[in-house]
Amino acid sequence: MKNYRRSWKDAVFSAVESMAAKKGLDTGIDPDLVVMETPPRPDLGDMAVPLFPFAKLFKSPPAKIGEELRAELEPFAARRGGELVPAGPYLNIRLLRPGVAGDILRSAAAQGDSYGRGDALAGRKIMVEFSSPNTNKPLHLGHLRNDALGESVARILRAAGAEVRTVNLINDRGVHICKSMLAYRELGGGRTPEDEKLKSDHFVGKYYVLYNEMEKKDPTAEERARELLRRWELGDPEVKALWEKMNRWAIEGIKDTYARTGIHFDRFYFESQVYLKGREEVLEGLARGIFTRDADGSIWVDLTHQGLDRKVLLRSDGTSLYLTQDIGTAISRHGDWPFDRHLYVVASEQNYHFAVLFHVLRLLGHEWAANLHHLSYGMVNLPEGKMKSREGTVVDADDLLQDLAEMAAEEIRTKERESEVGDVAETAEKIALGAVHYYLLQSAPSKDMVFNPRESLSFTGNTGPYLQYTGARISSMMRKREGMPELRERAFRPELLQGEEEWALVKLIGDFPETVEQAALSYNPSFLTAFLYETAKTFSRWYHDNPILHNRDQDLSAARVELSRGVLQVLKNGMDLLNIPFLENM
RNA sequence: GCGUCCAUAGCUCAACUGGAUAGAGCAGCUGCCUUCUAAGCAGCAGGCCGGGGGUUCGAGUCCCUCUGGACGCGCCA
Repeated sequence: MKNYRRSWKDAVFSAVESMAAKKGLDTGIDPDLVVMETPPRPDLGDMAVPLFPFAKLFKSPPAKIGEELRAELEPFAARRGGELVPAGPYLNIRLLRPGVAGDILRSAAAQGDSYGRGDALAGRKIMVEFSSPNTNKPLHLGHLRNDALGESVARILRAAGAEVRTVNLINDRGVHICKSMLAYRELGGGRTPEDEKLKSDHFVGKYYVLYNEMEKKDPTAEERARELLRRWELGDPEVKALWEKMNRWAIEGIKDTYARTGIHFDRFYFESQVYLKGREEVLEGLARGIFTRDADGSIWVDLTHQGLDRKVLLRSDGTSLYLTQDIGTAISRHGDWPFDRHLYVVASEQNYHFAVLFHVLRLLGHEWAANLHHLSYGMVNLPEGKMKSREGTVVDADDLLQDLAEMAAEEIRTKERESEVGDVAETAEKIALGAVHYYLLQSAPSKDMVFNPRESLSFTGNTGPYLQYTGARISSMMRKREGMPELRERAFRPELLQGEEEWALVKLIGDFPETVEQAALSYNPSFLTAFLYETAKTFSRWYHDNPILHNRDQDLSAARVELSRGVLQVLKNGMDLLNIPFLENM
């Protein structure tokens, strides 16, 4: 549809220009005054041009402008086979359906799995950092939102033509890491995850919880953890060995969860290896007079003019902070791989941190700092409020997926679909993933969301499994078609797709590439979730009362099969961008 | 105290980035399986878009203000 919209928009614009010329008005008209919209009801037309801006420009009523514009556009419309329908203050355009349907469906079929890909971001190198877990506990629901968003945005950016590199900065260093180490050292008795039959990151997390209990009873615990950190920084072999062992457990477990959820990183960075960079950058900034040093030796940046604060960049003892590290990693990453854009997928609680970081990098003279972007996303809350590890209300990622997979498996059994589905456990797992990813991506990233463990992840209605189900039904239909040779031989006759719903589906299929581009440019997968839901809904409605394979008119069947194939391709490609597994059967 | 963000149906979210009569799902009530998967389809009911003011031909969307909420303003990460 995009090419249609664009060419009509151009035509409308030149029509307006020539109207202006005829009236002896200034022809320097802003092309943005031409807005191509979709009418609220399909019977009004396929595209709509609001005439208010021109009414103002030409100082005459919108309806009159509509008539003039229509006269001006008529030759173009005649050539393209479109129909112009003035509707009060709007000029609506009705496309010639068979031609457009043929174009769109043939193009979707020809492009197959790459249908929807575009070149809006061609040649752009975009780095996407996401997940960035701590190695003292397993992933929880908040990470799942981060991962879902990061992975999906990366896939969408690639589809829009960008060269994307996904990176993960593992936070494997600091007091919080030493806390689980301390508890393990004092209470673990040398046991291993295998001994306790625990997933290795859960095993580490258990000791983090034990530490917190320990700290409540024993105020010196924190000091002992700090002591461990000091010894770690000095390279104490015993502490290093312990750290390596527990980190391996944590990271192995976390990587299992990534594999399970279809999350991929092109590169891992480890905080323990990069935390010292940034120090020199700060010292150099000090030498150049960009930063100042206080009497106690600490180094500061003054951002009060930017509406931020004075911030410490280096402690009085010369050690670096979180911010210092991020300065260093940004600079070295840009050195490694000179990106055109760097997205940090990090929760909104760190808005302030990134505002400061970007300003500091700009102050240091890095023009590319203007290309850093904090893709801030809202918190995932429970109906009772915030998740709190101390109150044990944190929803663990693995446990949640496990519960959902069991629910899905139960559903398969009650529907008696075991034999069609084949591997019940695998299908159930994919349904669980589809449900979680869809849920986490359906609302705009910036907004906080409420997650109700009991109700939020139903498998009916506006959900991931609904998309999967629609895909599975079409797939099943396509398999049946394979056994109907007389139908397969029919040529595609788009003019047979005459129903309103059929036309609506054609337009949706045609709009898919544009939706992908919109999601890419705004870093917002929720445009795609909404779009795919509408596509699946429109299909289901049509499918319900229009026989596809079983028509007396085989040509009609063939045309409907072609339309269904287009819907299937859009669902499949779109679900892939959202990291929702496609199912041939469910 | 200061800063940023948010407030739409009982609940969870949309609304083409300022356009025509604000839409879905869940929950509730009603129908539809000897026909391509009922995880589906159709219907009923549910709204002062937090309050007030402004800008505009036009505001859920932009500005101001009030109310209520989230997050932040650590030599923590």
